[in-house]
Amino acid sequence: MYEKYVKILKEHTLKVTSPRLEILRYLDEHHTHPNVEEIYSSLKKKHPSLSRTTVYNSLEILKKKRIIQSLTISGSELRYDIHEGLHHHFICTHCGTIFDIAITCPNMDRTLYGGHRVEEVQGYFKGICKKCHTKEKRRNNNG
Amino acid sequence: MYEKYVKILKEHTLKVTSPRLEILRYLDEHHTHPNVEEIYSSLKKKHPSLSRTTVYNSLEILKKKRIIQSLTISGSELRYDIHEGLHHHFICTHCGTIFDIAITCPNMDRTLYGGHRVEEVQGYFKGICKKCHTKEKRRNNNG
DNA sequence: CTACTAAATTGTAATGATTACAAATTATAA
DNA sequence: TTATAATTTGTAATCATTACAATTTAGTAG
Repeated sequence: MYEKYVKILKEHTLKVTSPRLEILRYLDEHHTHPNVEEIYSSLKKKHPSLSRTTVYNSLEILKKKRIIQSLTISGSELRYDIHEGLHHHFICTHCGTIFDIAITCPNMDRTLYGGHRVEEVQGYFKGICKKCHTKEKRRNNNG
Repeated sequence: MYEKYVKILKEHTLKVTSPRLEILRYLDEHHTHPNVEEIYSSLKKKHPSLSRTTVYNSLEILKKKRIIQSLTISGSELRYDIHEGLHHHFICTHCGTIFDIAITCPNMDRTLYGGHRVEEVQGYFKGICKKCHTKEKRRNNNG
């Protein structure tokens, strides 16, 4: 069940602990770009002893090892994502949903720009998603 | 002195107030992508009655009118920028400096993606700037 | 120029995400 | 099995931002 995540942790010389395994699994199974609170409250159900601080700590170290990435797209809270292949993100400023954007981009793989060392490249698209936009139109027509 | 900013406000049907003029001027003269605190404490010197809340409110409305934009690049605070021509941004995770990135990008002008309405496109590059990187190397050599 | 009104400004109090920190626990290696 | 450094935990800060009510003011109509 967890061998996959044990392997990832060991490959990165991280101690194998229950919170780390659970968090990795959660992110692997939920590609919803959850925030800390969502991860915490979901895992807390099965592991009542889990501490919110541990979730913060674990995410931090997983990020440092580049196993996951954090998105600053929302502006009010970090959202987390298992790191698998570069892609861009869209956030709906109405409902908060974030989803992956599959467009090619010539600047995605940059590791250098004008002598500066680039470690992360993030493309954010912000706007109103189809669903919210449709609802909005319907409301206007009926009102 | 402020005619330029008065004009901008009037063109967007915004009331012309001292805080708005000062904030616009500040952003026009400081392309450093400041956060709220920097703007506030700088303007507070000349206008002691200025309230931090007013800075938040004014930035909000200027953003809504698309006169300025907010950057979520840092992850802990919003950074502000006069909106003039699309460009990407680099942030040094070591010293916090943000600067403009002048690269062309085919996805910058998108207003639609898969039925979703795109209102902002932001390209963020995160890493270590040249200056910090050089300092780091020097420290390692001497230590 | 004056008076009116909606909008903007102000200050304080709350909120929410994140970090600091110290004590208890635990994964790993000897 | 033991030692120990790392991790986890809970609580208490901190920091950016928002809520809100009272005061002031910009713009407009008379």
